[in-house]
Amino acid sequence: MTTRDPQATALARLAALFADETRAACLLALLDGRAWTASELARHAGVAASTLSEHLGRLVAGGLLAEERQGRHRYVRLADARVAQLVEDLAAQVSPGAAVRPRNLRESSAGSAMARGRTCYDHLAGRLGIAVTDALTARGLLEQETGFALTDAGLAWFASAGIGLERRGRRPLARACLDWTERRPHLAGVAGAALCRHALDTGWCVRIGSERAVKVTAAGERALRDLLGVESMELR
DNA sequence: AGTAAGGATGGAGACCTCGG
DNA sequence: CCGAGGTCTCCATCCTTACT
Repeated sequence: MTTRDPQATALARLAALFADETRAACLLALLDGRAWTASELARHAGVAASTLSEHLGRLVAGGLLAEERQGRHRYVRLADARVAQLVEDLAAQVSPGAAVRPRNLRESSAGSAMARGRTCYDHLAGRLGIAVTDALTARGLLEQETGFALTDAGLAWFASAGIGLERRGRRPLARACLDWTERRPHLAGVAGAALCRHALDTGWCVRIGSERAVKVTAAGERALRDLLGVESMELR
């Protein structure tokens, strides 16, 4: 009888949670940062509600999801930003070229909308996220050379733009998150989340349907051009 | 809307047999 | 002895049904 490495056992159990298409579909859906009901996720994953209930139980028990019950509804969301980062990092390992090809025009349109702009848990991603990250860097507001960090000018810019940077726990102020469509890092962390929240609250961008895709509004194009010098063509 | 129980199904691994 | 192929068993996943 050989003794097992506890760390290997824990890693295998964590990996097993990801190693199911239904659970993976749920985790990817929950990357939008919102709380979903069990029935919404069941429809999304294409399985029966009872089947999804079992999967949710495992994901909650495994610490990947947090649940909240309201009346007869069971809302679930990703447990925290670290789980979101893990899911996004794993998704980034899947080459876009190896991804399933769109089966029809609708899927193709949805895919291009996601590539154009989307939320990645609680921050902006896709070409929109990259354009904002590049603009912040070009203006000396974000430092990428030594790992993502806001410069003093960057802190001042967020303050002047009225975007509050509330530190919670040990979450870094700025962090790089690998973008799975652009294959480049975009801004995440407290600053990335605050910027995304501000963009949605002020109507710079709006969500498209029930997916994670977001669309920059005319007001958003003006704001991004005036504040960061982002040209609208960079967002298309 | 959500959960629990029970049964069906399919994949993976273990085991066995047989031929070269 | 070794590899191929067949069979069996276990387990994860899914569904239907009944129930809260």
